[in-house]
Parts: sequence; structure tokens; C-alpha cells
Amino acid sequence: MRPAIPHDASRRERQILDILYRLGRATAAEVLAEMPSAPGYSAVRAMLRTLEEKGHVQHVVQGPRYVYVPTVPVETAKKSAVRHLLDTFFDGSREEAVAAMLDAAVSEAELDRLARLIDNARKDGR
Amino acid sequence: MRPAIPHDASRRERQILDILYRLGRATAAEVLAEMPSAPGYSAVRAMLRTLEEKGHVQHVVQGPRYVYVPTVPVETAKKSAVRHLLDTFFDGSREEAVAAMLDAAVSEAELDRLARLIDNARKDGR
DNA sequence: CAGATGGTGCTACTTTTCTAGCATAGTGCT
DNA sequence: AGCACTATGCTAGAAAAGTAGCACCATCTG
Repeated sequence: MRPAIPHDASRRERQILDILYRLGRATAAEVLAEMPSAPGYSAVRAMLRTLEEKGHVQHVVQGPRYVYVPTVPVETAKKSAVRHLLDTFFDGSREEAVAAMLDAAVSEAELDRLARLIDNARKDGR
Repeated sequence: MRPAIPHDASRRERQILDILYRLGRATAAEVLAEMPSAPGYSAVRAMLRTLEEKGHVQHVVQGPRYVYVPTVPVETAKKSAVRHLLDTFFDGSREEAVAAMLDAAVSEAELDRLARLIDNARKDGR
């Protein structure tokens, strides 16, 4: 399985992929608008082209412009990203990770839903 | 707050930081051993030095060798990483994120190790 | 103590990323 | 149709990342 955000991606490429996953789909201009310490418009376009060459991204022509989408489905990317986080910071321990995630304030209803989630997971034997 | 794995880090630098966070502390050789598609030993050392110059990493002399540690405390890094994951893939929704987390089974570290094995085998087999 | 081993500090070179700018083509409006 | 606007295609150059190799110093071993 190809990782969602391949570890062989360059700095800018990762930035772009992140944005694409966050937005789902975006034009060059939209990507540019989201870029930290944004480069020039040409630069973004060039990088999108590179990403496409490498197969990380696809474009669809929509009217006069290109709309870009990651080739790796967002679901796959999610899983991969979660795993990487788990491995890097939590030694694979989901418990700790979930705890960290709950660090910010949560609503009662949300806690309930989360409890149920975990319960189900337990039943599945994980 | 400086992000744990700064968006201005290069590919290799990120790889190294990830490893350092995973291991907590490591020598150049240890880092090298964990690197996917490992470069030369010199390369790793050079990058560690660069990282130190940029302030992302510190070293402690331990007997004959250097032991490297990330300057940003692991707790801070964790939080930052979790937030980034949340923002990028879950639109800030912890619920979905936790669900995805419970889904994660195979560790990426394991995949990495396998990939490295294969990589080494390929090199030796030439 | 002398040699072997294994570490670090450099410096120079190659490759990849990153960027800008100009030429060209498609759209929409008057 | 003609014009303004906005996109893309490309090429070429600057900057940064990645890598290797050598010289030198510390530690260990016999």
C-alpha cells in the first residue's frame, strides 16, 4: 500500500497534499491561498504538475481550470496518517492516543458516542 | 509555539525527527538503522548537525559518541501532531478520529522495517 | 604503549526542490 | 468579433537538500 503522504515527498509537496486532503479538492489558486509562507502562483502550479507526474495527484478539467484531487483515497490516507501518529508518538498505544485526543474540552454527548465506539471495538475483539 | 515537526523541515529532516520522537533519544547510527531507504552514515550525521543548527535537536556527549534528542518536548510535539491530524483529515472531529484510531491494526513501524529489509536485500543482491 | 576501531568535523559535489517569467490558449462579456 | 481576464505549458535559473570522502581525535584492546 502506498502511504497517503509518502515519506519521500518534499516539503512543499507535503504541504500541498495536506491541503488537498483537508479541502478534498482544490484549484491551484485555492491551494496557494492555503499555503503557509506562500510561494508564487507559478510555483504552486509547477508543484501540482510534479505531483501529478509522480502519481500522487490527479486533475479534472472543470471549465477553464484544473481541479486537483489526491489519487490515494482519503480513507486510506487517514488510516495511514493515524498509524504513523500512533507509531511515532504513542508507541502504538491507542489508549494514550485517544487520551491525547480528548485533551481539548468535549461535550457530554460526544463522550457518550465515544464510549459507545470503544465498546463496540471491544466486542470486535480488538 | 513552534510546531513539533516544523513545516519547513525537509524530507530527511522529518524522517529523522520522527525517529527521534519514537526512540526518545538516539545516536547517529541508531537513527541510520531506522531510516527508510537509508542514506550513508555521513549523510545522517550531516543532517543531524543541520537539525541542531536549526534548533530542532540537541546532542549530549555520552562517552565517545553523541546522543541526540529533540528540543521540543515530546508532549508538546504530541499535541501538535494530534492537532494537525485532526485538522487535516477529520475536520477537527475527534469522534471520527478516535474511530479511525481503533481501526488501526498493523503498525507502520513494522511496514517500515519490512520495507527496509527488502531495500537492503535489493542492494545486496546487485 | 601501539594499533585497531569507531566516533566526529569538515568541505566539496550532485541532485532535487523551488521559483519566476514569458508565451499561449480558452472563456465570457460588450 | 474583439478585448480583458485568467488558465495553463514550458523553460531555465537559484537555492536548498542530500550525499560522499577524507582527516583527525577519542576509546578500547591486547
